[in-house]
Amino acid sequence: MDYKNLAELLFPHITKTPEEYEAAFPQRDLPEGAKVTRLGPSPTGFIHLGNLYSAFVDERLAHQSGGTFYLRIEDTDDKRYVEGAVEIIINSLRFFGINFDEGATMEGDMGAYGDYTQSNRGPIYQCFAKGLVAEGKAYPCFLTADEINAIREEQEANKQTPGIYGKYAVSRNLTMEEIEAKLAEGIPYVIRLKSDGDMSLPEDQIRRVQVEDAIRGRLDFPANDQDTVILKATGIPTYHFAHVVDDHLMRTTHVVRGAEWLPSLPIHVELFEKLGWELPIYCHTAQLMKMDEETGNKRKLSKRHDPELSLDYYRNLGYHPAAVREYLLTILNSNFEEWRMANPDADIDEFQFTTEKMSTGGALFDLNKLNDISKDVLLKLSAAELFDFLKGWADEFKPELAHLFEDRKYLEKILDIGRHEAKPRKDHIYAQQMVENISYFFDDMFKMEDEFPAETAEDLPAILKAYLDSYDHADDQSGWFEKIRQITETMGYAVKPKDFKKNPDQFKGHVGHVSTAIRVALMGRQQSPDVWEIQQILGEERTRERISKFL
RNA sequence: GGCUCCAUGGUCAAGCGGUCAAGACACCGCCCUUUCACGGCGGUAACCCGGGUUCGAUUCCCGGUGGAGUCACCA
Repeated sequence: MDYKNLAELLFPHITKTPEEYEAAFPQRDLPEGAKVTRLGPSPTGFIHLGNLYSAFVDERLAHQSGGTFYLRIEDTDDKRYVEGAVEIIINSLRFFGINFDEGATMEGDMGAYGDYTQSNRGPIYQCFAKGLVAEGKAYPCFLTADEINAIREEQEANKQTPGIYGKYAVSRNLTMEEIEAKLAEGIPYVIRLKSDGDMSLPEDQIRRVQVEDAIRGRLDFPANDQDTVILKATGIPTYHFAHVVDDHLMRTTHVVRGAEWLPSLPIHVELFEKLGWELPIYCHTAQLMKMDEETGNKRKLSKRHDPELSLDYYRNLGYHPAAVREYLLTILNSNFEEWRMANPDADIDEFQFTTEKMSTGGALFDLNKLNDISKDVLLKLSAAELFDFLKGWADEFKPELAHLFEDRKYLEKILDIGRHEAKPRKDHIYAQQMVENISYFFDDMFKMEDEFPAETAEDLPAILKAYLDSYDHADDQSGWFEKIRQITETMGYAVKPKDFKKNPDQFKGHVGHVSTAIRVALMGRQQSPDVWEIQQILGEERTRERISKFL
């Protein structure tokens, strides 16, 4: 068989040589140790938590080392390209603080290693596929879907590994004449890798491949023996081939991807070998898991079943991007939390991220933990930043809340309650929850959510009347509370809760009950920050109004 | 089923041959306190099993078991 002729027969339109591409995309001129990483999402426009998780690793690795992080659009499948997908991807990631140095952008490619959209790189893949064919390392395969199914059924019946390999790779043996004939007939075909692997050998003779994974350490598995498709009938490459060609030509140094790619690593290794290229450093990340309610077991998060996988889930609820970022980093690097405790105010980018500190097992997504982290993140924001964040969220998801933002000073004061004490309040977790928390500051959202305390039931009107009568908006906090004490005492309640606890028969209740009655009248709920502070923000008129309603 | 990965409390996790087996979240109790939140103190709770190697294994090796992933002209 004259492979050179075969290559020309198959790819007459490919005139460039692999060498030309090699020369066109030379080694990058980067400082020692600089890492080149990439994110390769499908253009469905759906960026999920897993993408974000992976993107963080890519971004940190590249930017921490003075390297390059680029965006490559992996659209080699037939799935429809969602309009504006690139924009969605870039914006989603930017929202979480991740920016690309190079790659696909809304205005087209940026960078010297493009094209960054795989569907535009057809000739490049075909050129290298042609090279492989010319060297007898790949071949055209004319098997139809039905024939492949028949082979699979036979293999399954014989309990053999399914696939096209060894003796099942019948197209390997086609003569030039047969190929020419099929071509002339217009029979569709794919290009398959001609694998050297042979699993039918005795076990100790099966070749094994070792790869040093930056996260997982030494990986060891049997060499690939599958004649994997590298070019589909359409001339478009499969992921495997596109990955190898692109990451080589784009001079990627570190390939960060999910553990679901581990099983196909031997294919990639063989491809790199056959092409005569150096292997990039692989970083196979752990998968984000979720507790399956039906089975009670951990399982990979799936976009079909798990809404919390969608980034929109967090944006809809109004989690602050910095909180999500902070949380992701705690599950990404086991020493991050420790570092954060030692450096509470440091910029998150000062943390030295390492692949060695990444865990290999799948982590369960923990909303509790996110909430806890979120409280601390939001505490560090100024009232103005909180306002802007909340407004940005409402503008996008809750336009009906626009009126909350009409009086900036007012809302800022509300959001800032109790945040500057020695032991600051941590009331804010995410936007939606914040709005619910502060709803009573707005008359149209005020609701009676809680009951008045039972202890004050009889005296309620009297208590509120006395409160209203003695109310002086100009009182300072201690002056204000002194008056509550007086009311408490004259109404037959204990001024000190301890006295009430000791002698419950002697009092109707204690100062806490009286305060709670006032709180409920004012806020419609039994729990809130300091009443005096709230009144100062509410203003005298509305304070009096709300109390009066119960008289 | 083959191959691969993984295995410390409910969750996330330190540990890398000798520890009373850290810490965080959650939970419970107490304290602080006019409620809640915050904060402080304390508590419940873990090395999957069986063999080796070793004076000594959570840690190293082997074998199970369990879980996960993957076996496409999808990525």
